[in-house]
Amino acid sequence: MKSELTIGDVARESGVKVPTIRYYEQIGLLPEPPRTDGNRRFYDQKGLRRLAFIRHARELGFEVSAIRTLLALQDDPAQPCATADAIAKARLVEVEQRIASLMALKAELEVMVEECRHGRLAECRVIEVLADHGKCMHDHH
Amino acid sequence: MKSELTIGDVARESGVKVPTIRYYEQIGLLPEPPRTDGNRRFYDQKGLRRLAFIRHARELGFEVSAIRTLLALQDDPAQPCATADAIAKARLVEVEQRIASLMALKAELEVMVEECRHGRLAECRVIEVLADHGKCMHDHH
DNA sequence: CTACATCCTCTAGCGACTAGAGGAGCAAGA
DNA sequence: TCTTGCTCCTCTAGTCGCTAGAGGATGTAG
Repeated sequence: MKSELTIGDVARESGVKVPTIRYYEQIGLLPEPPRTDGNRRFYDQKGLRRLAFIRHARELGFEVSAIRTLLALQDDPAQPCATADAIAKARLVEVEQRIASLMALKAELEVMVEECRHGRLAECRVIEVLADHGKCMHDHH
Repeated sequence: MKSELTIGDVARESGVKVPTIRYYEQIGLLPEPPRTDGNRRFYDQKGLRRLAFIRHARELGFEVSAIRTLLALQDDPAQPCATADAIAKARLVEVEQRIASLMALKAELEVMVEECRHGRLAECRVIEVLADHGKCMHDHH
């Protein structure tokens, strides 16, 4: 396990692209790492773990501002986890809503695609349904 | 049914905000409408329908470039609808993938929230799971 | 006639990156 | 040693789909 990781190394190991890592540093999500004589950033395992944390949270759809809060909580573990819990719960509600609306949407797209019998556009359901919301089966949006 | 609609009228009737309508015009999604003597845009039922089409398509998650294509097809109904069909199908695939990943994510968030027993952050699952992707039950992302 | 709502244009900002220019550093092979 | 080619650096600007605000003109109701 190398102890001096280049930005490319942490990019590979974390799955976050190099410019994105620099961007995270710029917006203060990652601390400025030390540099080599040749002015190159280098990271240790702690830096890598922090980046992995950020990546995972982004994958879960947490916004950068929420991640900022989570990171602050992580840095100060004397606090009760109610805040972290609240953030996760809020995100869970969002996800559930998004799933529900995507399911309705999926049904609508399926109807559209199903009914398009490769005829002429004049009777194409895709265009028709898009043109007239009233033709939707679902009143979700 | 009024035949001369102001931008505010079409905004109300279509549910698209006024600045957004002007934005759509700017990017060429809507044609430049005629103006009154006082330099105000006015629309007819056709303009309103086109806007409703765009709104519905955006709600279904179609990108502006896809809508551009759909509108072009709509304007020239002599074409086969295979293209419109393909666009809708591609969007359907995207939606299905997004649903699958959100479901996995929901499960993960539920585990996090469930296991957080309002203790101290030191053993908070929210932080812990985010910090270590290996603790996830699902290998979806 | 006076408020006040609505309209106009224009520029700039949002989030979360991504792309590209232009240059320096570094490691490996000929 | 030289050169090739990869990675790194900083910086600015672009992406998408809007949204906000400034500063001013026009239209309408009381």
